[in-house]
Amino acid sequence: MFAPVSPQVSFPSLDAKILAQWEEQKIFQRVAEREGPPFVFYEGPPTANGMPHAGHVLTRVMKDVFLRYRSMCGYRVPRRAGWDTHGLPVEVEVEKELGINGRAAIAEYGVEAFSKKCIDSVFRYIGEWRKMTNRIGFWVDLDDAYVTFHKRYVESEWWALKRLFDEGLLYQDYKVVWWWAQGGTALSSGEVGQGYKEVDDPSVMVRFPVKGHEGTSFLAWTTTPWTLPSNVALAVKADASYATVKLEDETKPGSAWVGAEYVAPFDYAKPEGGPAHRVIAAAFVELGSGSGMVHLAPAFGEDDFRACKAEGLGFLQLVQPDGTFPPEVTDFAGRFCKEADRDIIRLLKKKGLLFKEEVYRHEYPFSWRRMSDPLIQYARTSWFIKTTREIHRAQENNQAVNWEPSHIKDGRFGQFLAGNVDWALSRERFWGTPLPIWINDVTGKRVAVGSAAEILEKNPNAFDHFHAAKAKDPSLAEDLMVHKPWIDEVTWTVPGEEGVYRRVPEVIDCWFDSGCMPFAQLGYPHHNKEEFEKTFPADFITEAVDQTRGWFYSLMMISTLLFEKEGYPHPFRNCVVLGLLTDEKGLKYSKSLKNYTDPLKLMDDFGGDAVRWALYTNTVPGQNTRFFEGAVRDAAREFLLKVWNVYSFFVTYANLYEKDAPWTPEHARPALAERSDLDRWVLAELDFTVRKVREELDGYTAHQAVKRITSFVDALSNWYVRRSRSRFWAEGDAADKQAAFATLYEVLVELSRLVAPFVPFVAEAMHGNLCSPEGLSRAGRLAEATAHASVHLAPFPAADDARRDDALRESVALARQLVTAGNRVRNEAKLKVRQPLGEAIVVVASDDERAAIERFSDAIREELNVVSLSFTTEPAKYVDFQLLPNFPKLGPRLGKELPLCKKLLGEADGSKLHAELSASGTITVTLPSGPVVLGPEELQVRLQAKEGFAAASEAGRVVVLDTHVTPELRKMGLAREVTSKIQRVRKDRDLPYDARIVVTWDAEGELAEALFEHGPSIAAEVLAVRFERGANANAERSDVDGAPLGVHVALA
RNA sequence: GGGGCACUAGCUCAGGUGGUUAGAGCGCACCCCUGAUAAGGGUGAGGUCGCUAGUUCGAGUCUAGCGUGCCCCA
Repeated sequence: MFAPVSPQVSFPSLDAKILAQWEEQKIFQRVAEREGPPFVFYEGPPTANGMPHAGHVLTRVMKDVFLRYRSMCGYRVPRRAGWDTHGLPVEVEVEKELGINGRAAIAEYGVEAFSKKCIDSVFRYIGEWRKMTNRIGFWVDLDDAYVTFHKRYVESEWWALKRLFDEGLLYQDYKVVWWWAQGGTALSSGEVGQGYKEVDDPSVMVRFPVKGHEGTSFLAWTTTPWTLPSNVALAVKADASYATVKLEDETKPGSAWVGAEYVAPFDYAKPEGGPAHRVIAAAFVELGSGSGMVHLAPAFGEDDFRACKAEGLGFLQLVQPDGTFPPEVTDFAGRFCKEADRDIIRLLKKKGLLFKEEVYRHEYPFSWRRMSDPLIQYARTSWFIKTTREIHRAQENNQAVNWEPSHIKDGRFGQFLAGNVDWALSRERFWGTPLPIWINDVTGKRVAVGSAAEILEKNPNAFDHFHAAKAKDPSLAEDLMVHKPWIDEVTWTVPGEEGVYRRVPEVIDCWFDSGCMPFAQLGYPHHNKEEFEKTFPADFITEAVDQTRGWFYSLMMISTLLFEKEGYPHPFRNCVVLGLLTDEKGLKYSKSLKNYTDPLKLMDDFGGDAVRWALYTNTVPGQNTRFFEGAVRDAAREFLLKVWNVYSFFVTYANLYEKDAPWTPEHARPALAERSDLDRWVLAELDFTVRKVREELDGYTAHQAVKRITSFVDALSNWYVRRSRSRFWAEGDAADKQAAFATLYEVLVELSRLVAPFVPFVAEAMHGNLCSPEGLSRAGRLAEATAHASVHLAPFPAADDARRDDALRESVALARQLVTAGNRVRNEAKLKVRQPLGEAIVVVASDDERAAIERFSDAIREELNVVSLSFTTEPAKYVDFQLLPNFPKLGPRLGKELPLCKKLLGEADGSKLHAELSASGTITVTLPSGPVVLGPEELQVRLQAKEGFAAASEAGRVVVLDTHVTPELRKMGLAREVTSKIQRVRKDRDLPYDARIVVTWDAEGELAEALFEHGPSIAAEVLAVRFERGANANAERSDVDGAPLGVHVALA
């Protein structure tokens, strides 16, 4: 027999049991090791230096559902975890922990010790991540995770960087960054965003005398007077009008001034590398504020830098990295740039160059780690990847990717590629992949290296410093060999060449790390060449939308640059872009706001499956979703419990099949053709659902698949089980009972497999009980039993043409619509379902519908509690007909005359038209252009119940109820009332389902008549072995519609 | 400032290729069932589909503009 299943279930404790079972039986390993065609998945590496939240849970369960699905479909699905370990966020965490700030402080603390601290920090929350990952049922191999700081991984990146370098794609140039002068470091945009505050800055309008136009000056506006000594150019908007006032009253377009030269306000030094002090045109010039002319200092502004570079102008940077003016700025040498603003203005005034001065209140960024330190925009030399050279290839590659949602391709991602700028790769930091470029300190010759082995060829003693350190401290990780500070000790000389090769000081952007994972996770090309070729490109990746410019970009860009011979797309074919999870107000989850519930708490309260199902049902790719506890609670209640109830119902009655003989899978299963319509219907619905779910999952739209499953479960529970209930304890028709058990069993087994990728715990629990190895082997299906130790090793349900029956599905849908309409009639007429009625009359528009309905006449009669169901021959008596054009058909044919046609049909006597249509097959409408003959397929018939009948219409069908209650019907109603009362007594006394009873009743008149007449059926219904009239002192007294009744129930 | 996405019932959300009665769940109201029972079910109310123009015989759906919100970037 099946293990008993209680309808009261605790999903969280179920999870625990299943997790233990998986662990014990090594189910994940068995799934992972199965043979089959590969389905390649790449895990986007998270950083485990913070607590995971529901957003991380979402990406994990979305990965899991497609991977489990593919496994069940027979693919071999590698599931390797990964960790992103480098980067500024890690360094900042450590700085906070150590209570230090800035580069100097880190150098003082010691780069070696600092790097070690970074490693510790990266894995600080790895325990929480593991726990969350395991708890939610995300199967991924955490023990064999790739880690971006590992030596092998770094060497793969070096290989990639060397290739880029050798192809001329890696170059050095200036980049304007937000610079924290006091800390000696650039800040990331995230950090800059945290440090804005409102301040008053001077705002000055400065005169720039025009060369060759005596007495004329350009006026330009700036809020950073300290950048004026470094002025290189002025920018105009080419198509705006510029006025020359006082002397000449004329206007010229900005373009007319382009090329004009002027005298810069200061001449401490000359810009280098090109001409300067002339007017150029730039698109970013705005007319909203200032004079329409913009002062450009390329050393201190991103736009300035780009515009001047594009014009081939020179460069001048008269502020030192520590924020002070250099000696050549004689008036202000050694002073902090921003603090000199006032004196600069004073000097301008003295020179007669100040036109106007104001105070400007705006938001300005400061160092979030010391809010008194203003940031400045500052050009630093940086290493770049020349992505712009190959961007067309990336764009072509992008076109071949299947994005879900599709608008990402030409929207967010496509637009981003279109506006591509070269990738600023280097970081002046400590904890990152070192840039593998060495420069000869005499000749300036540059060399990139692709591995540690390559270095050793140049200098066998290159890593001696590291080995010495390791000898002193054996705990030193081998991986740190390729990191700062040791890598900076690596030098070499080349025979016959003067000078020593020393590494550049920079490390690289950690996005480059994660973007290399397709090959770096395998150590390619130094290791695993074959394995790499087998797992490239990925079939599927998914992350949240914030990765568009992050991981998705770095993956694609790097792959495009390195693997130019590979056919597009690569390195991923399908990419599901998830929306962000937000709180109830629509705000992004954030650590600082603490606006989310710990996902582990939700799992502990409602179970992993509830969290998973809530995420599948409530999120759509690309769309932000408000996610809160309520959704999880609903998922448990609305879906999981419904499934569980059906399952529990089945198991309960299977175990009560016959006295001491439960129903088991060994029982004979009637052939499909021998089963009832109802059985074949539910199997047809299942088949339909299976087809659709496969389609949706193949197309990476899990949210649609989930809808299909939800509506199937609803149909199963609300129609199949409800309509079939009594078949499961029937005693008469053994064949039908067998069919019912066989059908529900088959449905539940397949359902458990169908939902397994989504709700792996509940699925496993159901499947384990329904298809237990013991049960299967007793049923003579030993092979299956061994293979299916887990639902996740079982095959995903497949379409079955034998079960398919769309006509049957339509019929039942029709019958259910009629029941809905009939229920509405009863509701409106205040006629309880308990009171039988004589007749339901159905009006339909076609004979096909009539046949379809007659097939389910029994069900409809029972649901509506009517004695007979009939089809009227005089529809006009009950309904009005209305004819409407069939718009999709007639639209193209009639065009502009369609509204008139609709109007004429509406004004005509619909019932007459309908009669004509039924008789002759056509009707004729006279339009201005002439008479038009319309056939049935060009028209739609609408029925409306006439006033005065208990009737309701539903989707073009009308149900009329005969509300006359005859004495006979009334007695039937009374009998049902009594049945209901006796059932209640059974329930109140908590009698077992199959307990037989003896009923003694006491009533007079009409009620007594009813009980004599319907006694046998009541007795059968309530499992009474005797149902007799008689007085009993202990009888329960009540009244039925005014008549007194005494009922006594005793165990037989 | 640039790019992207969204705006549909009180709430959370669905609504291929335009087709004239716009759907679901929750919540709410009324009711039923009592052999899935600390469950289950029925019916109903509730929407000028953000606004304004346009294209079209016909627009929630296409186009343009505007508004609001969010995300990414500056």
